[in-house]
Amino acid sequence: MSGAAPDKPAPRVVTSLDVARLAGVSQSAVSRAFTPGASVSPAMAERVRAAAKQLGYRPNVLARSLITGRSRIIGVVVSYLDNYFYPQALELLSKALQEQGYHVLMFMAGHGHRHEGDDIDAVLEEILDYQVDGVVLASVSLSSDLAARCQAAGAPVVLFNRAQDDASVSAVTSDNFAGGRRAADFLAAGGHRRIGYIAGWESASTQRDRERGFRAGLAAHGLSLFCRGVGGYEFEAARLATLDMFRDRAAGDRPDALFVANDHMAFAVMDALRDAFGLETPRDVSIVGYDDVGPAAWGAYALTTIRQPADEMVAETVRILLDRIEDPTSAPQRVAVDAPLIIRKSARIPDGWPA
Amino acid sequence: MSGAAPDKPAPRVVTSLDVARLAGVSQSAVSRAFTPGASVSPAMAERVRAAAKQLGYRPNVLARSLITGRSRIIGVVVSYLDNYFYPQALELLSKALQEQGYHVLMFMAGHGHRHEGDDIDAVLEEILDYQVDGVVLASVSLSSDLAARCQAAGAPVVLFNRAQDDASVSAVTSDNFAGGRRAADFLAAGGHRRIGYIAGWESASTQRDRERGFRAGLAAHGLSLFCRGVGGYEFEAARLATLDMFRDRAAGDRPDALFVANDHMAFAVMDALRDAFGLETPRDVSIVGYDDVGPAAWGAYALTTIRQPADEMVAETVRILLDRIEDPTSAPQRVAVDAPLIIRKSARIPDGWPA
DNA sequence: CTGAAAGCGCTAACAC
DNA sequence: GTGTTAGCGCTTTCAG
Repeated sequence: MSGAAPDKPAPRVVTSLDVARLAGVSQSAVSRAFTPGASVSPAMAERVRAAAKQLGYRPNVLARSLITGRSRIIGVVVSYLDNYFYPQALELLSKALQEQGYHVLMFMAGHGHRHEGDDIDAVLEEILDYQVDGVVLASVSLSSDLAARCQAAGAPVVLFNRAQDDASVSAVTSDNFAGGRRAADFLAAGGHRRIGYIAGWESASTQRDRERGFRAGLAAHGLSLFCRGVGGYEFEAARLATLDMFRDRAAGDRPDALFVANDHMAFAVMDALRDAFGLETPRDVSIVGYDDVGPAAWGAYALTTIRQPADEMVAETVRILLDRIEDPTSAPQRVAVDAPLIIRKSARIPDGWPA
Repeated sequence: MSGAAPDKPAPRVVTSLDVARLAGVSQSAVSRAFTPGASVSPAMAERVRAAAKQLGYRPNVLARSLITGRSRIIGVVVSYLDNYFYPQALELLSKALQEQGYHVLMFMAGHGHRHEGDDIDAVLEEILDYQVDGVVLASVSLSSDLAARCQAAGAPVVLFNRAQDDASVSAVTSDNFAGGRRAADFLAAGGHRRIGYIAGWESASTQRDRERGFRAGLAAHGLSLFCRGVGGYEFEAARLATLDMFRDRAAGDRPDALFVANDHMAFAVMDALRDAFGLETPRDVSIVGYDDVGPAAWGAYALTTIRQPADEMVAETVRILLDRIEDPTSAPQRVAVDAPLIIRKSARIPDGWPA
């Protein structure tokens, strides 16, 4: 109520010492009152909390990290937020981690596969600078000495949706081989005989495993790949690959079914087929995708696809991560969750399916 | 080469003191060598960097934050990663911030508008605990006392894609009023006379402004809203609203055009129209959306829409944020970037457009 | 330009 | 159960 001009309140932070003084207790008491499961009497705890509330005090997580050695930060590196599998995974991951009292520090690895190797090095260093308690690499591989560096820094790593030969690093994927095989079974059972494949990024383990599984499935039905294009997991490249594939062939020599290595590309394929050649699914061509992202269920595509259960994959990721944070000596784990076939309308349904 | 069993190397971190000792200099020297623009002789800098490299030393960002008072962390809260405008914005934001030496700490606010208010309180406290240098709230409003708390904590806030009367907080949006008006102009010029609207979440400023602009535009052409449904910015709700809207009317009394408050809902509307009523765009109904997310450009939808330029919005957000971090006394800013009409195929194109 | 000393806000022994 | 003391890894006065 004084007429004095209000000075800028000097945004000084409220420290635990301030609270201690107000409550007339020691600084440690304050610390204990904010540490779950510490030795404090209910009376003391109450007294401290009251003073803290009055001052608007909250512990400084960074200062705490400095002494405890755990930041409760998980570094997450992602690269393709335009493939809708990743936003979904990111959302689930962030939520699950939040529930465990951890938070996600985001790092975008540069787009484009070409520079992935260079990129991830620099990005990983930055991550480590934040003393993260763990790292999840979504759709990114890493050199084994980098993995070692993380280990040395005390940060367990888990690869999400990418496998790697190096058994010293944890990885969670869907069962890409089984998924690919499942697609082949479905297409073969549907009576298709000229079955093509649109590949993802050739260096990705997901691409390799899906294709191997698919080919194995075809072989089991006495078939082999009729044709193959490469979309590199990118929309535009997939569109182009489709154009090439169908333009190069006489109408009677075109594939009657296509397995596309992920949904994101499958949409491009369906668009290209319809817009450039007037071909509809499943009337003219059957299409099966991989992922089951949101738009796959939208009416305009109604894409039959192999589902990667993002929720299960995230749950496994979190489980592995927290395991290894609590017990750094625990062994790396690799899990591949089951990838079921989701039948919609883009592929002909075999008579009497399931057999 | 010794036969001794390798002890577990005790993941002790390399500190600046270790580097100092190896280089035979003081700890301050090490600090200066890693501080851009500090007073160090080139010789000293080189010497320190060599020692650091040898030891694999990197400064501990958290320890640095404790003393400098700046964490170089920006807290970002998002809630709807299934509306593809947000993943895109998040990707751009994260990249832009990374380039400026900042990093994004992600917070998911619970889904569902109902609890938004409760949620954001708790989430914001957590954010502040990390001593973030700034906060961006994507599609989330906040009470003015919360805004004050952030201010007091020295963390400037910017609202992304949400405006608020409280002028003490910065906000960046697209020009939703002008955008809505633009949609009306296009539809009216296209000769439509029974023009409906599918609303977003009623409490959102974006919803209100888009609708006001749209109504103003219709009025300018001597028209008024023919009918109105509410989709709450959600896919399923939009589908239901569309079903209701068209089922309730005789075929001759149905709208001949619809402005849908965002693309995400527009896809649901188009699906419902086609699948439930056999109605095609633009033959039977014209549809205009808002956002211009990825799938709007996909062949199956080819959605005519009002584009929210995510890149510009993010650039403004970063600019405002960094301005206010560097000069906390600078005034809050509100910017609305222009939202152009993107013409594709879902709405009839007026003869001789642009007029 | 460089070093010594102090301390950011907090928790972890250790006594009591 | 509570207070005292030391110190996490770093930057920053302040002398020289």
